[in-house]
Amino acid sequence: MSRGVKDGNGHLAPRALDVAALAGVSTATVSRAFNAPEKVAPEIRKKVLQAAAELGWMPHPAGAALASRRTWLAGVLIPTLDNDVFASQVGALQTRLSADGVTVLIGCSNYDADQAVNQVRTMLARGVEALAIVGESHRPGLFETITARGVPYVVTYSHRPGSPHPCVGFDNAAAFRRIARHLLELGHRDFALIHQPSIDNDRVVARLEGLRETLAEEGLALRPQHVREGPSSIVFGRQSLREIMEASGPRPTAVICGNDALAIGALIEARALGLRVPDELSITGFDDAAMAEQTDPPLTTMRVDNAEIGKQAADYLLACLSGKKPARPAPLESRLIPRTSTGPAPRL
Amino acid sequence: MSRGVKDGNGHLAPRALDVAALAGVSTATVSRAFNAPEKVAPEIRKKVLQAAAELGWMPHPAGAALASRRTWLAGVLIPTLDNDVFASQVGALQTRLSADGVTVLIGCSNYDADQAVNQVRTMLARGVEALAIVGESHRPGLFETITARGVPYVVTYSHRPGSPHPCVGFDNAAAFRRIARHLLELGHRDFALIHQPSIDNDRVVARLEGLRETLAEEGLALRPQHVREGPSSIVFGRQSLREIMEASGPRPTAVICGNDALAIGALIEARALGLRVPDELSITGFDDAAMAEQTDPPLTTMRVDNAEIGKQAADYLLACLSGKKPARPAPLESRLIPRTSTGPAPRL
DNA sequence: AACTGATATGTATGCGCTTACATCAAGCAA
DNA sequence: TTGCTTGATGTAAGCGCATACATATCAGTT
Repeated sequence: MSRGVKDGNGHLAPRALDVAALAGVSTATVSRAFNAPEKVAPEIRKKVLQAAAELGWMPHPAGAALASRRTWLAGVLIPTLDNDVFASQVGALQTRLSADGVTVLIGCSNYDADQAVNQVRTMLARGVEALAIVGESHRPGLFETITARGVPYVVTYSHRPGSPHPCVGFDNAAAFRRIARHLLELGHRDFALIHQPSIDNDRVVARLEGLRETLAEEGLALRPQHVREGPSSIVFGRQSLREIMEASGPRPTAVICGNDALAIGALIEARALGLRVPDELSITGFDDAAMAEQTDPPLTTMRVDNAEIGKQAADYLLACLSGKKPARPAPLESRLIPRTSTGPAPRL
Repeated sequence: MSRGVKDGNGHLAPRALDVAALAGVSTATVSRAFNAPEKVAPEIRKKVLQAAAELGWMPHPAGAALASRRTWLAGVLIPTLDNDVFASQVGALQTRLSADGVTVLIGCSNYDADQAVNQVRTMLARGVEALAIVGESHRPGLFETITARGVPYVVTYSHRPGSPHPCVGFDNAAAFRRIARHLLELGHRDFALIHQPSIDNDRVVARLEGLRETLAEEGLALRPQHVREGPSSIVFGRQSLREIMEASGPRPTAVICGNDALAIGALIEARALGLRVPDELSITGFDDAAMAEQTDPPLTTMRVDNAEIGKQAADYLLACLSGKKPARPAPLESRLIPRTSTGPAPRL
C-alpha cells in the first residue's frame, strides 16, 4: 500500500496495484482476471482472486468507468414509488438489469413535468447508459436531451400505435374500449367516469379517448356532470360517486373508474347510498389490485402485468447496450377480469 | 474537441477542456465555477456556465469521483419495493438526499438474508458513501462489511432499545404492547394472532415478544391453534381467521393482525362467517393503510409515519457525510388509531 | 514607490483503472 | 535449427476531473 489516504477506519483502501503485488502479477493481469477471465491462465487467475479476497479489494467503479467508458448504470423515470403499479415495474426492471450487472437509478417526477426533466438530467449527468421513462407526454426537450446524448431509452406503461418512441406497455385506449364494450354488451347506456388527473398523463388521456370513441360509436357520450377528475384515492372515489348520484338529470347505470382505488371508493359509497351493485349500478376498476377480488361484490377490472413491463423494458435496453438494434417491442395484453361488480343494466 | 471517441450519435462528448477553451479559461476555473462558485469572479463564472450550456457539458461523474474521492452515492437496503411501507420510506429518503446532491441506489433483498448481503456488497462496490438498512437481523458479516469500509449506516424501521446500531424507527415491541393493552382494557382475554413470516425479520419478532410479554403480565397466553404465520395478504388473513374460528376449544374474542392486509382479510372472512365485528369479535391491523378507514367497520390499527423514517434516516446519514458525529436518533412514535373494528369483549 | 495581503486564476499532478501495444515463451512446421 | 504463429503477460498511456500549489493582480498601507 503506497498512499496516505485512509478510509474511515484508519485502513488503507487497497488498489489493483496492491493486489497485483500480492499475486505477483501486473495490474493488467488483475484487471483481466476480473473482466476477461478467458484471457488469463487458470492458476494465475486463482492467485489473483485469492489476493483480492485477502485484501478485500474490489475494482473501484470510478476508475473503471473512467478507463472503460462504461458505467453500467441505467435510469428509470416514474411518477412515484407510492404506486404499486410503478413500484412493481421498477422492481422487475431492477431484477432483470442487475442480473446483467447493471445498477438502476430511480428518478421520481411526482407527476411534475419539470421535475421529470430535472431527474432525467441528473441521471444523465450520473452517466446512465440507458433509460426507461414512464409515459410519453413530457416537456418537449426531454427526449431530445436523451437522444442528443445517444442514450437508448424506452417508454413504458403505454403502447400507443404510432408513437415515435420504442414502447413497452399496453394500449391504454384499447383497454378502455374493452371496458366500454363490456358494459355496452350488458345493455348500459348511461355512463359515469371517475378518473385520476389527466394533465401530463398520456395514459389517462388515451383511456379517456378510447372510452369516448367507443361510446360515440353507439351515439353515446358522457354527461359533464357524470365525469369527475381528481386524486386516485378511495376517498375521492366515494365523494365522486355521491356527487354523480346527486347530480340532476338521469342517473348513470355504470361507473367506470380510472383505477381500483377509485372503484373501491365508489363501491363503498354505493353501499352507503343503499344502491345495490350490480343490480342498480355497475362499477369497473383498473389494475386488478389485490383488493379487487376481495370487495363485496368483487370488482370487475382490467389486469395488466406490470412486472412484465419492467422485465421487457429491461430486456430491450440490455439489447441496446449490447450493441443490437432490437425490434420494437410488441404491445402487451391487458385483460378484462369480469367479476360481479358489473351486471346487466337495470330495466327502465 | 480533441479526441476521436464518439457517442452513439456521432457527436463528440465535450470535456472540461473544451468548455475551458470556449470560455477562455483553464479547466481549473471550469471546475471551480461548478464546485466552488464563490471562488470565481461572477462574470467569469457566467462565461463558463454559458460555454458549458452551449456545449451541453456536465462534469463526468467518474472523473469527478476519481479526483475528488467522492461519489455522492448512498444505498438503501429494503426487503421489497412491493410494500408501501418500504416504498414510502425510500421515496422520502431519496427526496431528502437528492436535495443535497446525493443519489440513491436501491437494493432489494426479497426477504432473503443472502441476497441482502450481496446487495450490500454490490452497493459498496459501487462506491456508496452511506447506507440505510431495514432491520437489524442480517447475516453476521453484513454490518462488519459495512464498518470495515468505514461507511456510515443507519438501521431503519425498528428502534430496539439496546441495539448496537444507530436506528431510525419505532419500537415494534412497544407498538404491539399498546395494541394488547387496548384490547385488554376492552376486557378481552382470548386472543388470536395472524402475522407475517418472522424468519430474518426482527421487526416481527419484536412485535410478537411485546405481545406475549403484555399478555403474560395478565397471566394470559396465545393458544397455538390461534396463531397463524404466513404471507401478508388478504387471502391469508381470510384463510387464517377461518382456521382459527374452526379450531377446537374456546374461540378468541380478539384477533391481532400483523398488518392491515391481514386484518382486512380477517374482517372479510368474519363477515362471511356471520360474525359481527366488533360485537362478537375485535380485529386490529397495523400500518394504517389508506384502506383501513374505509373498511366496514373501520379498522383499529397502528399508524407509523414511514416517510418520516426515510427523512430522518437521510438527515442522519447526511450529518455523518458532512463529518459530524450525530447523536443517535430518538425513537419515533407509533400511534394507536382506535376505530370500530375493536370493542368491548362480548359477555360470556 | 515599495511592500503587504487578499483574491483570482493557471499549472500540473494524480485519482484507480482498462486496454492497445509490445514483449516473451512455447509449440510447431519446414 | 530457424522462423512463424499463438497465447499469456507486462508496459505504459490515458480516461476527465479536482485540487495543492504557484503565480498574477490589485487595493490598501506605509
